[in-house]
Amino acid sequence: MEIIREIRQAVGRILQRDYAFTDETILINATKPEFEGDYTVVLFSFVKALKKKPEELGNELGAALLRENAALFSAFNVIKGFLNLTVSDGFWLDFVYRESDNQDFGRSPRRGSRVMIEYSSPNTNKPLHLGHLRNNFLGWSIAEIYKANGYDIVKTCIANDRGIHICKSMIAWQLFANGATPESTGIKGDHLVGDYYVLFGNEHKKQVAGLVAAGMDKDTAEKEAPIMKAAQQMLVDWEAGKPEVHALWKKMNGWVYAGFDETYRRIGSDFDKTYYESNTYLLGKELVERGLENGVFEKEADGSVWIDLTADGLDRKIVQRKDGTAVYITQDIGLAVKKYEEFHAGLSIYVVGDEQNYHFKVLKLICRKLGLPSADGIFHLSYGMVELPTGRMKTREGTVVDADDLLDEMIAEATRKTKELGKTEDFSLDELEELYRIIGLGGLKFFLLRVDPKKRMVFNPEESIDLHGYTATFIQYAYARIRSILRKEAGPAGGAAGSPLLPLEKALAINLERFPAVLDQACQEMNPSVLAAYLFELAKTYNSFYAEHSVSGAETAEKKALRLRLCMLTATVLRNGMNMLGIRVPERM
RNA sequence: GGCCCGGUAGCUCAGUUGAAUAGAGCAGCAGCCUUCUAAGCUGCGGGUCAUUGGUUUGAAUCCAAUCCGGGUCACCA
Repeated sequence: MEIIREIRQAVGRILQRDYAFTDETILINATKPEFEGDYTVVLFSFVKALKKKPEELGNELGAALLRENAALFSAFNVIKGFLNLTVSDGFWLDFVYRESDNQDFGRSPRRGSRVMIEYSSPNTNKPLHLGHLRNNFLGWSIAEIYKANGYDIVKTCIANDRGIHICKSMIAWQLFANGATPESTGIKGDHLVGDYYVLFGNEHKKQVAGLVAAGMDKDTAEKEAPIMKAAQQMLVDWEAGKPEVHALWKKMNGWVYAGFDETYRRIGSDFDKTYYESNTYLLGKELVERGLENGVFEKEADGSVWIDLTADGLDRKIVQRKDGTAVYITQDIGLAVKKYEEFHAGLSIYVVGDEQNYHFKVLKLICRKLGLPSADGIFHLSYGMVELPTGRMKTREGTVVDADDLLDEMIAEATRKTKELGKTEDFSLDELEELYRIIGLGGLKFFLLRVDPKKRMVFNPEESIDLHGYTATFIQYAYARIRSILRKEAGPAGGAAGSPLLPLEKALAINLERFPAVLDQACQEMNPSVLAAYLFELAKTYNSFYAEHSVSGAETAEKKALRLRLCMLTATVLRNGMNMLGIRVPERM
């Protein structure tokens, strides 16, 4: 059992027996470094109820704990309202000797509960950018964290492969491309299609300016611009199944998927199942029909279909256009049903940016009103946008940070730094390529995952991502140093001695022991940054230990055995923990 | 304007189910490679926790008001 829970139970037992106090909230913290002890019981919360002085209660409680748990505690002291407990060396030694060979330390057994997680959700009209990277890394990592906690995971991706935005690139390609293809231009397919999406925007703007100059008001001009009319017509034609429109659509989407696949392979993103909006929107439209029949939705005179959510504090929301075509939320209703029918997951996580908070609120409410069994399991994991120092990335201003470019830059930076340090002369070319990728990609992933997902974050493209300090490189380096020691040393010999533990040996053991609790917290909060912070803390503690104490040259055989075991367990936790962030660790660097 | 989210060191971020003197990293300064990898270690400086008031033995954390920033309220996705 985890030490904090063990302490909490021991304290709870005594409080209940000696003071008839049964409150569940016993606060236990790690003892601050400036005080003596390992864990601290905060007494304030129950001194009032017990009508005792904190000092008195602390001393009584401390004495009872020591008397009744002689194997667990070795000392205590009371300062103000804080009872500081020192956990005996025996506990930490038992822990290290028990777990040091356990490659699965921290992983929970399977619990037979299925969770779906949807992430990435690209549009097939432009390449992936920095925001998609945060999304992909988050989704992939949360899936791994759930797996470590014993859940069965189904990773899905919804390709937003149809809709007016897709038609815009298609129209622009028809008008301006002269048949250009990825092959004929040498441009990666998703980038090529993205270029025509941008071209559509430029041409549209030009046409609007012309109409406004001719006296039309701006709003009307935006709708009436010929290129916009053409895109709208194309969407109607697409939904009507017009063959040449579908042929073009398939061709261009094919280019985009080939480009995405390349990027996904590079960043290690994968999915158990990819859904396509082009397959789910029809089910959505069926559900709209059904909702009309039982009065959940209402039809306007012009044919558009709405839901009135004003009674729930929201607005009226359109679910189908007057021309009968589906809107964004139509397909999401269909998708929710499809996912549930296929996998019956109790929890279905959607990793989607916080700009869509309202959308998911509405989606869940609509699903409830339609009486869909999938409704309650819908959970929007709302993450903050990645911003530049100047604010949001904007396509129009050309400030979007492209995923492929950024990956190239990170790997180039890792290459430059590695060469500068000159420690890899004996690496083969393949090993070098591998190392550059591990460091470059790891650096980017850690940078994006170390921040609380819910919060907005700033990325400064002027400064390359750091490879020092609170970074993946720091943790990878600690791992490589451990592996270097373990390569040179045979397995740990010697018995369970090693006491008394030196402060840094104990600090390392304390940190290692927290790993399962950290995984549990990261899972419950759906927050990889909890894990990232922990791994950094652990690596930092290890580096201090490493600088202070020799493993190979330990004073006694027992000490050497203990330190080797600490090294083994630290390596396991760093490797497994980093892997759950989607980051690999090198044997040498 | 309605609703939602945020404001902590020069910068990027932890800490927000109330608890000891508010923590990291970067940047800055000073040390440390005859010893398992210096992508490291050790130390120093740096704070009106947006502001004001309130609740409490105790507030960055809870409440109220104000200021500032962002998102959203599309027949875009």
